[in-house]
Amino acid sequence: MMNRMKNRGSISNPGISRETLSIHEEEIVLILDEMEKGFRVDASNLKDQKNLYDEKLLDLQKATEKNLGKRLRLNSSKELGELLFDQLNLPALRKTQKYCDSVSISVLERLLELYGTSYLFLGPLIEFKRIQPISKAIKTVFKKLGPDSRIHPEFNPFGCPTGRIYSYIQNLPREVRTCLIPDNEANVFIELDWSQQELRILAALSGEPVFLDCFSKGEDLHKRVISEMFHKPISEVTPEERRLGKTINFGLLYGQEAYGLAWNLNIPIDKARGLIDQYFSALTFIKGFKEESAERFWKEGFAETAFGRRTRLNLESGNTDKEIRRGFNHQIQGTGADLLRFTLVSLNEGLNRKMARLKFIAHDAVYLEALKESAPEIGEHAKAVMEIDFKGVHLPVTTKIHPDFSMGEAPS
DNA sequence: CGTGAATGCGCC
DNA sequence: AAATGGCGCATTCACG
Repeated sequence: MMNRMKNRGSISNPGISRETLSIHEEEIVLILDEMEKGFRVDASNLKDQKNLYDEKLLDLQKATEKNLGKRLRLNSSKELGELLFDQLNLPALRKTQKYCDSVSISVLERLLELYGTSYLFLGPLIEFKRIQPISKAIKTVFKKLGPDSRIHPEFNPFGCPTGRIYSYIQNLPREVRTCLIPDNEANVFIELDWSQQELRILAALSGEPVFLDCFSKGEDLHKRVISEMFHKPISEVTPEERRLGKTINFGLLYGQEAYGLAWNLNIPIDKARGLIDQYFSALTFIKGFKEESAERFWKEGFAETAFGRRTRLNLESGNTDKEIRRGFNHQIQGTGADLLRFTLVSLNEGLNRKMARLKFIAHDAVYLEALKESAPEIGEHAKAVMEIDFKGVHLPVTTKIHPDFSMGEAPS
């Protein structure tokens, strides 16, 4: 334990507000330690799954190469790029960060849409790229299996400037998480999830009346936004329109602009521009908050969460747009991270560890492990702790009880 | 052969 | 010129 405390070190990011964080710093470290006990793994299930996926992958590779008429190293972005853009002369739709032609799944999907009938190998290739990460993730789990047959997350509380706490277990594909199971047969996992945490934080920080009204009435935010943009009743918002609303709402959190929205929705950039205009015309406080934030960043040189966690912004040189986006996101994502930290401490104090154990965290979710019989009651208790008002905005929590770690929602 | 950059995927 | 925030991991590739 002492070793661990030492290894954690102290706050390494000079931009972080020490006053705020030091309140719970040591307790957080102890809680993370506890959670690093990690998960028991259903290894035989995992092995079976891997075999199935590997079989599929082999077939898909064969199908790809058969349709292509030659061998291909599906893993090599370089080789794939040369094939698509040099040999087959397909259009390069996106650049990578280093200005190469991207061959990511999203690019391949567009190519499939455009040229799928002439290039049959695209289908199995995409499928391959989809499935391969699952097999890889399983391999990683096996690699990380300790002598105790468990996998242990390694939480780094100070790694990320926004304050988020990361672990590789957070990004295991859902299919793999099914094989992470409670410590014994009598136990279950309790998942506690803030719904739309970041959008609610944005509502509070911006004071946007549409958001506030929507949340207080318990309406669907994505539909409501469309209703405001297109001046139509919520009941007439189509599912496709709702998806559009969702895309814009989440893009907003990351500072997405017309170019990105156009790519996401597969629409012309003018149209994306129009949609963003409509969005900000309907949600003037959001627009104001964005503008006010940027001005403040320029003046102060840092962005700050609602609880004072700071990140410095480099606005003297380089990509200042990116820095402004980062700052804007920091306010929201970082505030969410603060809330999770506070919650963690409260839960830890309130839980009877004999009955329930803090098991895992994932940014806007907390997982407990408890006896099956006591799970509903413990879930209620934890929900009450987490369900707070933030600057007058209620943060509702959904509770789910699982026999394994395959939590999460179906994509909607 | 190890290392680090670059890419692309996973999750929130 | 870039164009969506945060991270961890595996793989490829260039280099010493």
